[in-house]
Amino acid sequence: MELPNHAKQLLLQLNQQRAKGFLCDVIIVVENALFRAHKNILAASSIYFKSLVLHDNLINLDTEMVNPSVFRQVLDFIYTGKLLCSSEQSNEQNYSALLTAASYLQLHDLAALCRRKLKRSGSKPLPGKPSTLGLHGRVRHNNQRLSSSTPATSHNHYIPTPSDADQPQPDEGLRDKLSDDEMFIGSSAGKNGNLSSGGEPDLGLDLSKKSPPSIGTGMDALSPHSNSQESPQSASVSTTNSASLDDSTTTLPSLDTTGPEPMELTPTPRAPEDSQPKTNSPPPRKSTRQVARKKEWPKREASGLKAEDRERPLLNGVIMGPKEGRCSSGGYGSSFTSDQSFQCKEEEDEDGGENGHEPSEESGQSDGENRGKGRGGESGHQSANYVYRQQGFEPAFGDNLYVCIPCGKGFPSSEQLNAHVETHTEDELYIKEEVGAFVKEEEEEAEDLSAPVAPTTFGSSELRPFKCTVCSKSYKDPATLRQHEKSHWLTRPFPCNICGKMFTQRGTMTRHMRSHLGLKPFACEECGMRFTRQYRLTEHMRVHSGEKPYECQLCGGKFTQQRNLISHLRMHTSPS
DNA sequence: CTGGGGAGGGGGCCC
DNA sequence: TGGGCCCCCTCCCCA
Repeated sequence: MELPNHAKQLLLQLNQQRAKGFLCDVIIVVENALFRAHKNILAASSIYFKSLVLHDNLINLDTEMVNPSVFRQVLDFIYTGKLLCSSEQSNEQNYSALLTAASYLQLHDLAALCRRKLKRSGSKPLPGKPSTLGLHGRVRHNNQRLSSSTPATSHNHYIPTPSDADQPQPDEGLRDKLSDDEMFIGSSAGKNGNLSSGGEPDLGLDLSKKSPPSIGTGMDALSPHSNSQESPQSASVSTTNSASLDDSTTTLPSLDTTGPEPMELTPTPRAPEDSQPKTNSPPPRKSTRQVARKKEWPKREASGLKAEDRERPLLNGVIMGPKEGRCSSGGYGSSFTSDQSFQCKEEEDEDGGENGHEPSEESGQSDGENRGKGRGGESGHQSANYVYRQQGFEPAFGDNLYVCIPCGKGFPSSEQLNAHVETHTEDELYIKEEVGAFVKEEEEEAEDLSAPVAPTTFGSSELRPFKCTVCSKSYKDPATLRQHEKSHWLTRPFPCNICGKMFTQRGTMTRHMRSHLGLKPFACEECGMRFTRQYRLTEHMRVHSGEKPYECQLCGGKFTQQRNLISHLRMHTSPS
């Protein structure tokens, strides 16, 4: 008994899931493009990928071996078994580039296919990308790095040479499986509709900005899993143009990855520990409780993505999904039901609701997430300042999910909205009392909950001469006042390019990005645990030192963290 | 099962 | 622009 189309259907589903980012558990970074995929699929298609995804959730590929356009084709091939050749390059160039990439990635079937195509067209397989190094030298160079940075299986890395280009490969089985009919020559740009023709996708800031010049990206260096032993990719991100992005691709904003190396900030155990995948196996020690936590944390950061992010669909390369109600159609703070409606809409938009089972799966997940997830689920007042589709606006904007509240214009993407926001003067964006009456109500509600510092707690006006005209808070310098004033805006100028969430401050957005990318630069010397923030590490170190600087004045109880003292004090004060 | 404590993580905001 | 702190939510463990 055999279902004839089982494999095909399965692949189809997987590819659709990839397009939506559903259950994707790995991010592949190629230059400034991000691709999301499933570890299982990658591991099944290449031993090289298999070794990479074993410990890393964020994979950085060598940009001299593969560029975003080529990698998109590679990924398409992995998920479909079909080659969709870009029309941006000649076929020959394209196959050469693909061959280089396939060899680098140890996709032997794909390499064989390209080799065969090149052979037919009568040209030698050459590196598809103009490079200052020949393929041979280039690969050797790469291999040198691999020798110190690849996982154990890296010795299997296939190094193509001009001579073996014509030799049959042991695993050319796919050549037989794939007929020429299955090689689609066409414009993939047309397929996705959002590809810039060879130009830089104007979706975000350049990842390469501020990156170290050669060995690995700063991000790579900051990646919790990417110590030198585990990140064979060590891409030198810089010069080449990224060509295109597919549905599951997005560009990275600039993460400030310079400054002191994380290891310098918080030295982690050096070799021989470094020769092991340390982040996934922190040395066991201390109490069983700590061990339990340590067992837990790699799971938490698995893939560098939170479950909710993994399961959000992608739209135009941006991972979508209203964790904060950004795109929910139910208005402020709407949670489950609006999420559901949102996702259903996405399903319809993308595949006509073909996968009827997925919304229920995803909504099932989002149920739990919405119960749990931070401020978004709090009450909605936090998201009141976000620019997102609102119920009242909906009819007027159609597919323009991103609405500038001050002027009411709708935009199809957060980027476009952001660009538009820039055109407003700050005065226009500023919430004047008369304009922001309804917002005031929201904020008062928020104040009740969050009990912000009262203006009176600020120092004298002499020390703080710069006063906010909206809330009367005063500040020492105009820059801080300006920063504060932005909190009164209805727009949040800094969108996350992965999830689309908007932030009032760039730094907050950058920090937020770290959580998507699993960047945890701050490592505990004691247990190897890593954190996204220095402050967290400082807090954490008290676990090891036993220091409990926060004491309850009522019962004398001591706490390592202030927040837990506060929580404890509530226990005293709340009528129980 | 429940309440309290410990601790990880996220966002806001000021410096 | 990043660091530091505050606040919140959440999960886990344990009594």
